[in-house]
Amino acid sequence: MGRPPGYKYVMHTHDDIDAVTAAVLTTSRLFVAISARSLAAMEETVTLPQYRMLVVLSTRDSAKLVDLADQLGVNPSTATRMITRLIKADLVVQEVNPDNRRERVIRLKPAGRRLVDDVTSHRRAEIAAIITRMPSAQRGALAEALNAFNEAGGRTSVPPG
Amino acid sequence: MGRPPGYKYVMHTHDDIDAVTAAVLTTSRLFVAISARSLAAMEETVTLPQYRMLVVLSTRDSAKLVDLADQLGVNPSTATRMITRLIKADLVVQEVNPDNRRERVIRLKPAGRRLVDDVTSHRRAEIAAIITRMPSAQRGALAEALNAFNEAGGRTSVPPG
DNA sequence: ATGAATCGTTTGCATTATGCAAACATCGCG
DNA sequence: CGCGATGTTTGCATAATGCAAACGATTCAT
Repeated sequence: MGRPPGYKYVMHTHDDIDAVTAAVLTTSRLFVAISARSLAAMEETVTLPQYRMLVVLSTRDSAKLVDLADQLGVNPSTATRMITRLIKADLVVQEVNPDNRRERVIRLKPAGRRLVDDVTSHRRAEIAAIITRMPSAQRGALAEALNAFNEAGGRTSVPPG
Repeated sequence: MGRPPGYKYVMHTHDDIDAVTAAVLTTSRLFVAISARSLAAMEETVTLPQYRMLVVLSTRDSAKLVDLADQLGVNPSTATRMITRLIKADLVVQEVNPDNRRERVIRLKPAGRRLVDDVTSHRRAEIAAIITRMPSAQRGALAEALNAFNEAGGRTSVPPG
């Protein structure tokens, strides 16, 4: 049967997708392990859900409760009570928005920001350590390929350093 | 201080590591988002911790409770009660190990395995979709680079044959 | 401007997840 | 047999979670 000229190329592409998907899934699991280790450092200070709340807060200067709940994918009532505990732990503050007194605006306190920074830098160090163990010739290729992947996945690629 | 001949090379390497680390961190966040979407499909059937338990079980033919707790990083008592609920949901079975009657061996039931498979294939499809959107020239490079990364991150010390 | 829909948060209630410590059951060994 | 180690469960306390209802503040029509 006369195959189209692109036959081999198409097959090759399909194999590529399978191979890359497998590699990506493995990487995904590796990230989970890295996260777990990074988090172990602070598990005594806050719980994991509380930490995730702090992370969301760290990416916004301030936020109202509904938005936080939305970002975390939890019910507003859950967010309310988590914030209550984080206030008690002195990691965040909550104040009424004077422009719209329905809203309560939540903000990280210094201790909260410090905690997030600590975990992030721990994770960053761990990733950097892995990269250091990679053949240096691969590093540029990894950055380039991941940026393409991130782009295709609907995220901004590398932020300006 | 007289700089060693390798100065520029070393600096370049350092920049590489920073750039790659940033890209990896972004990818890590992307994976979290992908996971969240994949999980949304089954949130009505089991809770997230329960799902993670099923995943651990899916990688072993059978397991005793302590091992499961260990893999999940939770207390054995927590694992006990989670298994109790999964049994009630008909997703796993538990039986006494005749060789060592202290141990209770837990195993996935078909419904449990099906659930894990569904979520996994959903995630795999989502990753494949992203890869399809990537420039095809990048795919091979991504697989190669990720394999190197996984290798470097997989085991900190002893690489198996 | 006043009553009604709407937005944003909280509370009540029930269930699950979690850790710690103590109890309990089984095994292996001297 | 008795004792330490291994493996699981239970009691207790707290956190996380969703849903539904209550509540407060705003906005919008009429």
